[in-house]
Amino acid sequence: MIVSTRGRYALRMMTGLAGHGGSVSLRELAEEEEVPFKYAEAIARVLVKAGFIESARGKNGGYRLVRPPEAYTLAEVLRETETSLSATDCTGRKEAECPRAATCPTLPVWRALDETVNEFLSRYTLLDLMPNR
Amino acid sequence: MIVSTRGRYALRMMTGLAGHGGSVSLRELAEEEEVPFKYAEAIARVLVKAGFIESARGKNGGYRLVRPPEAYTLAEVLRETETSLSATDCTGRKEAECPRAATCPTLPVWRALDETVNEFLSRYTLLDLMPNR
DNA sequence: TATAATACCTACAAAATAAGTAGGAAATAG
DNA sequence: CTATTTCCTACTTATTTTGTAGGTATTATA
Repeated sequence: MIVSTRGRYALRMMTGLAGHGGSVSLRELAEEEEVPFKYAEAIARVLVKAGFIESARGKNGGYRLVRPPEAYTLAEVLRETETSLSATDCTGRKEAECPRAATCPTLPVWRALDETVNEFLSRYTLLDLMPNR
Repeated sequence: MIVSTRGRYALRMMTGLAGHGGSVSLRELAEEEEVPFKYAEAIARVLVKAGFIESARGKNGGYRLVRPPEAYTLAEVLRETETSLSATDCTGRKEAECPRAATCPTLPVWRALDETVNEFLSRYTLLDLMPNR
């Protein structure tokens, strides 16, 4: 599977933020988007580190989207939130490990598949995931 | 990840069979292709059931490919050997479970991604995975 | 017909990954 | 000062994938 629960939660949280104009508390956002609060915290942290969202601490704090929703591709969001977006371990986490790599006739196919998926996911933005349009 | 160890083993086993002209014992094939023997047994069974390979029992028995290698697409082999070839659970194993499905704005994207991957994997055959060509 | 080699089958075990939780520390508006 | 909020570390649980054990059924051939 390419896109797991975690990545889909991330996308939901970001489109959720896009729906609100300004700052939203995670408590509220997680509730709205039906993402387990504590899991949402972990995901939010990643999104902040990636520079996708900004946070304000303390009372009346919360998160907000940095860019307009059409300026985030699914590819870039998922690259940060998924463990790996590669089609196989051969081109992902275990790329370095495989002793067959040098001569493997299948490896170029996986690379091309990765490229195909990446192009696909780069053609969609958060705006495409917003309801009512 | 789309293609796991299991699916890759299956492809290796089939190209291995294609390399030999006739019947090969699993012991030999598994050794050549560096697939754990007992795991190879399980995979072979699936390939037989799918009609991709044929078996002969008893002494001097073994497996052989039914069609010429160019007549198997990666898509059809992987559909039988991978748990799911879908991009997400939303379009795979848990498709029926999701209460959001009817209105989910993201679902069409996952369906289109599945289609893209399927088309890609349908453009390659076992012949493309054979060494020395 | 006995034997050795082989495919076939069921059930289990181990390893890896993904999903989710607990419990607090640090910051900030009011 | 207090309530609310983000931030952080560590842990637990669930699920999936990978692999193994131990045998039964079949068949060529000596």
